[in-house]
Amino acid sequence: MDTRQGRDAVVEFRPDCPLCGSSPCVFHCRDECTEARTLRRIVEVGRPMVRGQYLYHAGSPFAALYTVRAGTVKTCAVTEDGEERVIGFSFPGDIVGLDAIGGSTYLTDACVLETASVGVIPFARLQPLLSEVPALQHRLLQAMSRQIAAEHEMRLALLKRTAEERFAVGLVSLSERFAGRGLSPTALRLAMSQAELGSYLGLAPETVSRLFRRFREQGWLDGTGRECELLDIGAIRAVARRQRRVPSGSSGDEALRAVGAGRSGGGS
Amino acid sequence: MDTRQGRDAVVEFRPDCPLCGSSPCVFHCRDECTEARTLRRIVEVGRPMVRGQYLYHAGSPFAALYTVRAGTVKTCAVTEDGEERVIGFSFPGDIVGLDAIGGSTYLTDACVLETASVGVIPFARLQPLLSEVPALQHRLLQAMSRQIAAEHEMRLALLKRTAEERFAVGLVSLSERFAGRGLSPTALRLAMSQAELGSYLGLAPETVSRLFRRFREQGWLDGTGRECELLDIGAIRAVARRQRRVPSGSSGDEALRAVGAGRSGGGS
DNA sequence: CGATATTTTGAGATGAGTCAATAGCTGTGG
DNA sequence: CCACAGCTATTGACTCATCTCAAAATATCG
Repeated sequence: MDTRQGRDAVVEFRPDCPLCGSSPCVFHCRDECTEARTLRRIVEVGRPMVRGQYLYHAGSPFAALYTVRAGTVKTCAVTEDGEERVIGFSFPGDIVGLDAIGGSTYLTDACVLETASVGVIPFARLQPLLSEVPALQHRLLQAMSRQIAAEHEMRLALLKRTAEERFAVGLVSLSERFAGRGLSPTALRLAMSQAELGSYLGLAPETVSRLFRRFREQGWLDGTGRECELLDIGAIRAVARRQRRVPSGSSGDEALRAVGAGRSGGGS
Repeated sequence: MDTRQGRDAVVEFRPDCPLCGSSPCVFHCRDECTEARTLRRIVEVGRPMVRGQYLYHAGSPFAALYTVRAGTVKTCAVTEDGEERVIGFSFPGDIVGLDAIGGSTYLTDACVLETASVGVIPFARLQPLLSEVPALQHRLLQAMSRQIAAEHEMRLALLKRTAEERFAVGLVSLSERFAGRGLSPTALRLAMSQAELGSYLGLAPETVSRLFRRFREQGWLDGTGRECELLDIGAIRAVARRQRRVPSGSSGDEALRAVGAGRSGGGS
């Protein structure tokens, strides 16, 4: 359904944010706040994009930011040797393209993973509004800052950790992002393949598969990727935090070693 | 030297940017542009800070951004198990604390590695100026965007690569950052220990030491950390890009093995 | 000139990548 | 409705790069 009604009208009035289609968007506000009203003047929402379509490609001139209103988008880069590396996943409420503001071109590809509704924010039009509407400026700054912080956290989590820990970090991260959007933090519907998740986490696809199995055997989750239910998120979180202190007692126990922790209850 | 002259005056007029003490600062401009003049009203430069002093700690309330005018600052976090993980290094011209804007507290520690001159930008005072002076706002957005981009690039570089590649990436990155500040891209004076560099790159200190030796044996660099001269930055860059060029000539099994798989020992 | 921190070097264990082959899905078209 | 193709996931075997532990050597600092 094409929602366009004119040059910029674009969006119907709905209780949820017309800019992002969901609640936790940077630009969201429950009421008709100034920044949303302002922004709505320039955001354009096109028809849904389907899996495999690109919002933009690396190298193409930077023109707009994008809000994900529905669906899933991945950003990725292709290395010299032709491998694709996933840089991040974007869910409803996320802004895509923030890393391009500082330059003249996009630095990554942005590719739809799961049928997505996307809002286009022409940056040239956004910029003057930022000065006029301080609240809008503040929102953008916050969004960017938070992305930097998230980036730091992710790097910390991924660097120098075991595959198991990275995987746990990935699951927890996804769970929390879903939760922040009002979705279930335990019943994950993942739009990405195991290979893509692995690429994001720096793991070989085979390793991801093995980890799914291991975690399943531990009773920590059920399903296998696509549909994934986190049964003991406390345990997973504990692994992610590397809090696997071996319960004192007979150390060297085979079973404990297999578990890698011997955790069971929710984490502290 | 205390450069304070009053509540906010703070800085002498010098050809180089009084805000950052060097050229490539986001807020720098060669002439007396509006944004610098504006910013100068609120930036406070204190006396130099020495190694080990902290600009801020993780958890303390966010109040200001910092510009590094001289010296080196590292940002780091301490994991639950007490290990310190280096998140980044900041050199003259860099802004520190951008990841805290989105929250109410700092998320990392910021610690002086090498006697540093630091400018304090109270965020509450900066914010209104951003709307008044669009150019200033633009600079800040660019700085943040670039940081996100750099973060992405670093993650790409570090994730799923060999220790050798990570190390090379680290060296190249440092070299380029120095070069961007008008310093020699080959004669590196590193303020961080091998352990810190390793922490940043996700490598064990021992591994860093071994890599220094390996690279030295290759004739790619000289020195050992602290003072480090890059002799063949092309080769290092090639390793960083995973493009290790085959030494033309004997394309025998040795060479191929070295190219395709791990290192052997000898080389060009 | 001691005391502490950093760096070097060695030896050994192992986690995770790679290769390879199988099994399971998903969508398409006959 | 079934067969097929292509993709995704699973599983096993093997290898090796890197971590860990341990100890010596060197540098740095007061």
